[in-house]
Amino acid sequence: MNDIFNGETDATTRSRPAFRSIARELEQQILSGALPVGSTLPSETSLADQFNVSRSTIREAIRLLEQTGIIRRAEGRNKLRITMPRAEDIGARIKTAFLLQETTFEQLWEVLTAIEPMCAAIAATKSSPDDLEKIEDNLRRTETAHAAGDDLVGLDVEFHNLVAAATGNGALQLSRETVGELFYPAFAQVMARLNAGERLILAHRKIFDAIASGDRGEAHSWMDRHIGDFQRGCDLANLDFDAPITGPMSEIS
Amino acid sequence: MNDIFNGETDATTRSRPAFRSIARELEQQILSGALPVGSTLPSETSLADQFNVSRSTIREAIRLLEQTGIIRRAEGRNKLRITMPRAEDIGARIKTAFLLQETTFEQLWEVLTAIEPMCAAIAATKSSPDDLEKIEDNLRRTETAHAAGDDLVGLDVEFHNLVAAATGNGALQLSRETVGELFYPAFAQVMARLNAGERLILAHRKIFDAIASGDRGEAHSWMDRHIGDFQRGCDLANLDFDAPITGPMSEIS
DNA sequence: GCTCTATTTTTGTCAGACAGAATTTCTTGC
DNA sequence: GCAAGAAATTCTGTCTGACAAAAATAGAGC
Repeated sequence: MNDIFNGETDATTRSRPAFRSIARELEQQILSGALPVGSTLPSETSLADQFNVSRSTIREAIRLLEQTGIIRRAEGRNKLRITMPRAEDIGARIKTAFLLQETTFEQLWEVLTAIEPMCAAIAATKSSPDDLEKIEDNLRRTETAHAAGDDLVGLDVEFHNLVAAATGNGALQLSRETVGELFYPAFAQVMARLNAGERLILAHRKIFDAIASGDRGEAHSWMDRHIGDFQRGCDLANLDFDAPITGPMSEIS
Repeated sequence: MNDIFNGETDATTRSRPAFRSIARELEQQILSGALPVGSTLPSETSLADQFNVSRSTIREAIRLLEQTGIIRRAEGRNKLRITMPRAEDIGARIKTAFLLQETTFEQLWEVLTAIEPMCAAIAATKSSPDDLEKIEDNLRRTETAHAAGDDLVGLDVEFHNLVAAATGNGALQLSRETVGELFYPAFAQVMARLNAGERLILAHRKIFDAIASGDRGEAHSWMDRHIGDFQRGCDLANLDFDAPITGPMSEIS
């Protein structure tokens, strides 16, 4: 018998509900590699058997694990696969936290004022040719979209994500991705309202050039000015810099 | 009847399992304020009744929500309360992601090199007397602990968290907390190995003074130097700056 | 070997049950 | 009238057993 109940055998007097203990135990097995990433979880019945509990209890444990992102169902409604939690999984939660905290644009802006210039600087020293090519492609598509009068929001977010990716620093990317996703849409809107698409593109181009030529200082300083444009843009467009961000949010499924 | 099933009434041919739809619906109600933060969730039976499903289904939905951090049980095993997900909730997940990504100390250091000086600078302009008092108290305790030869790890992490808190910027705090929690223990160890407790305390003191006197530039620059000490310390102590971080992790309970 | 059907698993859901903890209601003594 | 204690009620955690539909597997036939 599988004793994960700290010796407390009575189902109702245990300090921790069984479904929680089981979720924890399964989590450990996954993180320790006993249940390797990519494999499928045993069926509910066999897990129930293995842990000596009923299927309902197992199911509740699985729901907990599911929401952590370490297990996920493959396409359709078949078996559960063990996976590595993805950035979007945790991004959704950070977003929720931001929204519930009534985060303002100014606060996001402060974060990005710190992070983005550093990203550009690091990218200037560490970017690969492949990274550069992706950024340049983004630049070209942005120019095309602007010429066609299209929306630049998505491309703007992408540009900054690509610069961050070029640093090769996963922690940096994780730290800024959510903030950027919430911030840049507002940024691009401000720029659109000011008819400052040209200016946005120029800044992106300058940042790219600096990164491509490996000039840390220039990359840092252009990105700094670029982010600074948002504050100035808010003033010019008479927008409330202190307004809390809004947006749809869901962490389920 | 509460139709959350997109018009698909047949329980088994629905595109999305009921427990998932219900979790989503409850999430919306919470985020929209229909179920206000601080209130308690209705009992499982009444939810089952309300959604026209069985209690098991409701329970599975609750497990999903529970893991997102927007509901949590108050002390003991009584009702579930609607809460605001706090930093620790998502911190665990970010930590897991960092660990699975084999994040190195250098990467964390890069993040903090960007964020921490900005935190200090903002704190210099926005900190309240209460914030300052807390930081000063931390300083005193750090000095006492150092004089007694105690471990400074916890106090170091706390110092930087307090500085971040003094910015009044929740997004900034959220962005740096996890990184700091993983990084500063290593920092403090390096300093301890180098017998550089004095230096750590001096830096903290200088940063505090700058913040207290509202000197943005000084605060920024002292924090910058302080963080820079880690890199130098690694060199001096002959530690591997590129080593991936390690640590225990669990997201359950 | 390969496709198409039949059988077995597996998941999602339900109804009903029960013990023990928590909560509420009701007594009863002051 | 109110507080302490007892009784009734609710609620959670867990289990059993059941069933339909989807998916996986085994067979059968070509």
